[in-house]
Amino acid sequence: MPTAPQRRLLVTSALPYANGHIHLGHLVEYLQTDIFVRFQRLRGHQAIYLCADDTHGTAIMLRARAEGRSEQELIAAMREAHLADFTDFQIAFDHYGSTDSPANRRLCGELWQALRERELVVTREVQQLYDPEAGVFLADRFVKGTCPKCGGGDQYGDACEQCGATYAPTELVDPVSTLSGARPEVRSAEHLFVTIEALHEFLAQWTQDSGAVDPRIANYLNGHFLSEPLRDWDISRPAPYFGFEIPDAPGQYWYVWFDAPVGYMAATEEWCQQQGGRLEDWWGRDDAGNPRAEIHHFIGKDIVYFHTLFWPAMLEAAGLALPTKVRVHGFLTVNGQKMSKSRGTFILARTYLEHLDPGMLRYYYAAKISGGIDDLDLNLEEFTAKVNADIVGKVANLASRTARWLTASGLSAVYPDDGGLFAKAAADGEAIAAAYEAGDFARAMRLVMQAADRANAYIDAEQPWKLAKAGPEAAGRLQDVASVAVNLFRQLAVYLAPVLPRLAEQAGTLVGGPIRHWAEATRPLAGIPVAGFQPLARRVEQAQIEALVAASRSAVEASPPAGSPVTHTSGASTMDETPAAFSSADPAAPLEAEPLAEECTIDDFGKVDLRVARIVAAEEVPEARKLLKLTVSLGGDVTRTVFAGIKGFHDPAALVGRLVVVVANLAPRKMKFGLSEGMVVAASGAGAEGVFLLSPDTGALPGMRLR
RNA sequence: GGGCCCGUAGCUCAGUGGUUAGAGCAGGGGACUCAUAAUCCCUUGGUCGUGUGUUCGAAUCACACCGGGCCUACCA
Repeated sequence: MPTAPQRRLLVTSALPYANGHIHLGHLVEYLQTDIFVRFQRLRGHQAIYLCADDTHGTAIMLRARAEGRSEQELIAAMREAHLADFTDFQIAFDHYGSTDSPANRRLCGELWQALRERELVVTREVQQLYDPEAGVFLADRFVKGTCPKCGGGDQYGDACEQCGATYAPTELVDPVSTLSGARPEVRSAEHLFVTIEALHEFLAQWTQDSGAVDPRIANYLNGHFLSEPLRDWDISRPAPYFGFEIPDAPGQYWYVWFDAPVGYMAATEEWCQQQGGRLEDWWGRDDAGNPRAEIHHFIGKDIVYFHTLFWPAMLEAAGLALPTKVRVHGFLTVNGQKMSKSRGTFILARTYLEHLDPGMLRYYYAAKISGGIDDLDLNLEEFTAKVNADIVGKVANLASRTARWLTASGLSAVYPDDGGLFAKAAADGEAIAAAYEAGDFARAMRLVMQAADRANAYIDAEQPWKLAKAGPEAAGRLQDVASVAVNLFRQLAVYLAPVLPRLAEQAGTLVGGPIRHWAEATRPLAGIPVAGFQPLARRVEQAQIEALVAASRSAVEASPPAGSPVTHTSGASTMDETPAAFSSADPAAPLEAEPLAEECTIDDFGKVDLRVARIVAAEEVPEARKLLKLTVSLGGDVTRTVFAGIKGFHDPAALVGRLVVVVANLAPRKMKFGLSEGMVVAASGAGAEGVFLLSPDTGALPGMRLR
């Protein structure tokens, strides 16, 4: 067999954000990257798989504050959780770093220096709304006000959802900071920009012609960005910001999207320190200007822009190697819909592991991933049927139904005539490998399953169970048939090893020792012992799926979403912090004064029927010290009388017409001044005078239930 | 509004110019009993979204339309 020259591949997955746990959407990316890397190694190439936690940015800062601990404590805990999830899914990183590392800080500095030397950095004043109470500049999404075009209320700072108009936040009428409620003022702030337009020609050429970018993606970039001058990239954020301070711009921090991709390099450097070699061997260019290694980035479609424009621009400016391939995938849907907490389809990696075998998901994803950017649907019914039929019924069954006849005798001394079955599957090996290489794992799995079908048909035709009963004169024939079956099984295990490393191990234990190379699928084994058969995989039962969905509902309810302003609901990859998000320094006092209540279940919560209601009448109760008498409408002609303890904080006349939230199924209570038929929900607590009524967003109608 | 992708058997999809369009699952019938209600054989089922065109020949190419999805809407 001709030996292909050994390739050197550096492979990455996007860095998961340290703001949340790994879920099945993330795993679409990490599993396919892991499969790709394992495949390359099995083919005899050197492939290193690098990743890291993405730790910087506003969301981390806010969450750490909300949880009353330092950013470092938060990201250390999240890193541990991430690594445990990845490890248990058999995702084998060669190194897993952190963007909050000395190596990353140093490398950011070097890239920054390169940008400076090529005079690609400019400073500009930016007019922005500033929250004087919270002491921060406000990103568009942290400002609300009245649309300057149509007069619609309660609109964000960048666009009106009612009339579709877009505008600058400074144009908003009656703007309000969503952080503090204060009225923002217009201030100037100094920001640093990278003038990537200077690299326009390079980027146009690279995205269109290098082969690194899928033509469809290249076309998208061409239409959206490269058809006109590239805008300067706002690369800095003023304090307060959790990140690296820019060395030559005190008080300014690198925006998280600057230091995140550099994390790929930092992880490489740390790996080199442990394993040997130099960073330049992976990220450098040789004397002819060609990369010294292949670089493959696996990313979700949401972060194409950063990996195909900014990141190559940075690398080019620094004279570093450019990505060989940016492999873009879609998001995960479950049962055809976006993952949903209420449906129990927002499934955390950990929750899955508590109910099911990680190999089953690895196989299912592999069978569905065809290298395109379309979303991948996890249909739970199909999942059950497919993994049971393919892995258990076809592949594992091959060994399960024949291996025991070889425990005493071992494999036949010479590989028997199998009608060309082994040779056929061996010949398919290159087509399977080509499919893996192209990222079309679905095609690879189809080819493997065809081979499994042929193998099972062979066993049925040979009827070894009859030979087993036929007595000693049939023993040789039985050994031959079983030897063929076990060899065909091991051959499939080789092809499936990138997807199912555990199955490959078990196959090696059963016969022939560890599977180390793809070429083992071309040589049948003979004359060696066969170990006692151990079950390889358990069927997925409907009850397990139901338990997983039920647990996902409660797991989400139990985890405190408060203080985690960024949630990656459907994205398979992260690294996407809300651009230009700023925070206020929220005090800890309210939470400290009243710690969280005991955990409750979704069922507990479901007993409380919260409804939107409109206040149709409000009047003073002269004798009462704290109470106002409210009449609220739940829609139609359903009204309730509610006594609310908000006297002194709210003017009754101003309340009329306002939407509030009421507990609609609270048992009526006789009070001194009458019967109260519900309760208006309001916030109050330490650190603030007052009682704050809750209001729904525009569009809510009386009678709508809160969940 | 613009861009891109998709629409093939009940479901998931393969097939991208050439003989009567395929697979898996599901359905029906049978076989087998070694195996985790596993396996094997046979079988039902499709005017390949619609229309027009190019061609000796179209699921496959072009155009239009219908339906679904993703991205984008002067933001990165």
